[in-house]
Amino acid sequence: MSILVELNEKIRNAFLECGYEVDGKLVTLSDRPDLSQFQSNTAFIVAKKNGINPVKLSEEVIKKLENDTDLSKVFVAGPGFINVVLDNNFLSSYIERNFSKIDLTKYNCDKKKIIIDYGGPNVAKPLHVGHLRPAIIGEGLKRLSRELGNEIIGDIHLGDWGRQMGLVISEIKLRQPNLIYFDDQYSGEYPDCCPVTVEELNELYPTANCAAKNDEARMEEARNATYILQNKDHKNHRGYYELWKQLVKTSVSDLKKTYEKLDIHFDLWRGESDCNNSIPKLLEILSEKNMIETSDGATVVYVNEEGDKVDYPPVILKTKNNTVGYQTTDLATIYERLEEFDPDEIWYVVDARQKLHFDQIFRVAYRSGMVDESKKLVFIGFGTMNGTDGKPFKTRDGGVMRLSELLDITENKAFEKITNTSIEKSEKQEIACLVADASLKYADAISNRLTDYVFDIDKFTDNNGKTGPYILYSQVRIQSLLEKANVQGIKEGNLLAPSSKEELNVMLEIIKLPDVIISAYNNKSLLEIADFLFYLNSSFNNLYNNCRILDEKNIERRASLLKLIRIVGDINKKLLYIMSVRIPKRM
RNA sequence: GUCCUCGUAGCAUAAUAGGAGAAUGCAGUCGCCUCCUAAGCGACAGAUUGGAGGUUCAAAUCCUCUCGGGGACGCCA
Repeated sequence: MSILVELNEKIRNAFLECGYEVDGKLVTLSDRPDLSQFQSNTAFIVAKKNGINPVKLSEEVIKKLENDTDLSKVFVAGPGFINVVLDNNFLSSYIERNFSKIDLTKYNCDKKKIIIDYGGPNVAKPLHVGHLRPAIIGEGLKRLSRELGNEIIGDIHLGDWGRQMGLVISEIKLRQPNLIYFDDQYSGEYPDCCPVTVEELNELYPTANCAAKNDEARMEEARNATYILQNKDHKNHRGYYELWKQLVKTSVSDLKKTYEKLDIHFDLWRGESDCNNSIPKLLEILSEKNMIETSDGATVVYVNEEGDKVDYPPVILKTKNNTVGYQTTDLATIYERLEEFDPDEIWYVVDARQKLHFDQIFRVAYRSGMVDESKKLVFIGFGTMNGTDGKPFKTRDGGVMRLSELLDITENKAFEKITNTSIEKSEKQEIACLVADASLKYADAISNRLTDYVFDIDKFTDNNGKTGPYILYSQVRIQSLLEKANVQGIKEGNLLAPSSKEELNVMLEIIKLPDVIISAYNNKSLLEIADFLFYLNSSFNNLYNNCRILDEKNIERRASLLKLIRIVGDINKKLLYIMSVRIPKRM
């Protein structure tokens, strides 16, 4: 149970004893830590409602809390704030009871089945810097939800079925027209190897896209190739599909390498193409509801609803070329996910600019009855990572920066900063890899999810402040202390009441954990977790600098301090795991 | 043009139902290693919360207007 919830009950009962029924969030962390630890502003609300003096009411209420031994001080300040300070013995035993083992599942009483759709890389394009955010946020939210006891399935949802594939295929046809895939008379087996390397593949799409934009004939060719691909069973062009399979295979093996390096793991590697068989069913459902119309040769669904301030563009199920785009595949994917998994919620971690698209899709999904009103489709938008010029981060020559290149740059920077001379070069390399990873992930998490942020490598890899390296260093210090204690045979013992303000501050940070976790989960934001990690470790570093832990003369106190920092270490491990940040043994 | 989103110290962010000196980190200035990793800790300084009205005992937060950044708006994804 969270400390705020417990205090909430105390305040609620005190008001009740005075004859006032109050509800909701009655207690918050104090805005004035110099005065108290927690505060309640409830008297203002009650006083206003009943036309009484808030100071008098507060004074009456705190009388009911006078004999509560969990609290050392309860007093009224200013216009009627109720200030609360915990009893030190209560505090340490509270931590002993609730945080000796870190188990987050107990904070979530409404466990759900969730599908989280994140990543969404396009198989025709290499992973670029823009793919970093959805990977970090999605993986973090997935792990957070899972730690809270939900059943959550992460799906990468590859972009593998739209016109980008038609562009690539027609570009290959142009360059290598004699490939067996383009021989519609061919009836034998196709080779199990890809005619292009991943490097070539990464170059094909930008070239083809650029060319087709300036050449309507080539664009038409690409649309045609898309149509053939998508209708693989009806045409004598199975070679297109076979070629496509090879392209996807090549791309996916490359994607896996980069995601692996980031310690990001998808449960499902499905793509837009996987729902192809459900598209007729989707059309049937929408048709039964009389939702389908024709407009300029395209098959569409109008999504405007009464009271709309904006005129929504329609959802285009089929273009006049009879191809399907991501609106159709996203809808068919919802259908398949419900059929196969029956989740309570589906989360979409996607670029904030996709909001309109998902608004449209969700409307169709609910209105058609395909998704029951009780289920939640959730749009989790994010801003982009920009360069210092405010535009999406680019390479020095202005091109799109590959994600792998960004990782290399950050790793080199992290390597330079390792000053510990006792570490060998090969270990240094491993540490740099982890520190770089932490730098990027922490920097992403600490930025507001919805706004854009600037890639600033010096800031991200800084040793001080709200950065990955700072948190890692603190944890490495804790690990080192625990290791030394182990070697010296020092065991942890019962948690004693804090004997210094440094110790007290660490304890006051620890008890915030449940509220931070719940809030992060509700807001679907890693920011609160990253922020909390900073304050927790800052309080630990403060303690570390001011109190000798292993040299503490009082044996019981030493054992207590050891337990306290072990708990901080355990919390660090858990939260860093949620952020998919790995911890080096030393730095 | 319509809609979405964001404007908080030089920069980056916070403020969990409207509440007490608007918090924190970088960067700046100044201190701290005979001692568990100084990749650390402490202190100082820095803000008409874009602007103008309004509601309230109380506004960064709510309402109206206004200025500015970013974004979306039918056959790309």
